[in-house]
Amino acid sequence: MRIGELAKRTGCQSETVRYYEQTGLLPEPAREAGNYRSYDERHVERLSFIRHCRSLDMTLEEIRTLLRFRDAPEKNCGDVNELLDEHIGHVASRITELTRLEKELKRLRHLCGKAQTSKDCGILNGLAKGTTASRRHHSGTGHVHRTHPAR
Amino acid sequence: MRIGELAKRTGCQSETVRYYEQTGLLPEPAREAGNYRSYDERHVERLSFIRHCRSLDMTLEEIRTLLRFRDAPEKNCGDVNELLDEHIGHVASRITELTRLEKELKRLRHLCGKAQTSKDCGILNGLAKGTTASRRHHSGTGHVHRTHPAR
DNA sequence: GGTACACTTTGTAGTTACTACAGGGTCAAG
DNA sequence: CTTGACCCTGTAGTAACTACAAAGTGTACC
Repeated sequence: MRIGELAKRTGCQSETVRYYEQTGLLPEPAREAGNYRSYDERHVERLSFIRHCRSLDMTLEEIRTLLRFRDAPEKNCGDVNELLDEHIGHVASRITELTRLEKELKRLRHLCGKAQTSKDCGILNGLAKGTTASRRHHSGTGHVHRTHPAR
Repeated sequence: MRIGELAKRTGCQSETVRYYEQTGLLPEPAREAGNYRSYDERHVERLSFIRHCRSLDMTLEEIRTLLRFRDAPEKNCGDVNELLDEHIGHVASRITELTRLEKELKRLRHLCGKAQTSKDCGILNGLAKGTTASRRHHSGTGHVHRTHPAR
């Protein structure tokens, strides 16, 4: 199987596959005649694992750690539990934070019901006052992203 | 006031201030004798506005748009309402998504109660099966970030 | 054989919102 | 006149990709 098929079967792009290879998440595959990368089912499985972890919002670093355990089946997996617990904590605290944001945003939104001139807009004026709810961007709990994705 | 004081008063770093100037969010300030940037209260206010928006997880692009309205007080602010509504939508859908993640992560976590060998770890095995709950990373709704912040 | 087309290769640059230097300059105090 | 705290410009790094550019490969059709 060439890179395009692998990508399609795992729901990502060829570039992403090569990127994972570069950063050591995927092993360098064999090459066929024309220098094309040649993959088999084991690659599909590993890449699926990675993509599944990504869909759970883990970082590549976390995934790297998990893969090390997968690659050493006799090792004790206690740290896996720990990693997951931490990750769950990060997600939970991000939810808390976003919920707070949502409330504040809705409050702001009610300050301007209808279109009018900017200088009288309750939203713009509301934003000018420093509510400063969260002085630091992230409460420092962990590694949970903001609201806007990479596109 | 020099850049350090401005930064302190708005809760960010001097580098961030200069970055905002570069990208056009803050106007180029006057310079004092030794080529130091010289700020006044209007800068404090504008920067506070920006930081407040950032604390609400808006992108610099969104903030730029809001600032354009602030800078044109006679213009109609209807688009401000729209921007905010959209942003609220993004935050809301991110919360939904993270809540789903949290559930799945907790389910996974229960698959391995205690430390054991990796090959028997329910978590690692659970991650290998492609649940593929969300084929695309973000459901495409908007611009809401993942779980891990910029550190 | 020619050529159109889809796919692949490597490598590099761009994205967001900063942060972290390096290698200098300015200024007041001691 | 040196020490220290601050400031200057400019560049590179971060995460996890995405998007090219410029070239090679493989197959189908005429």
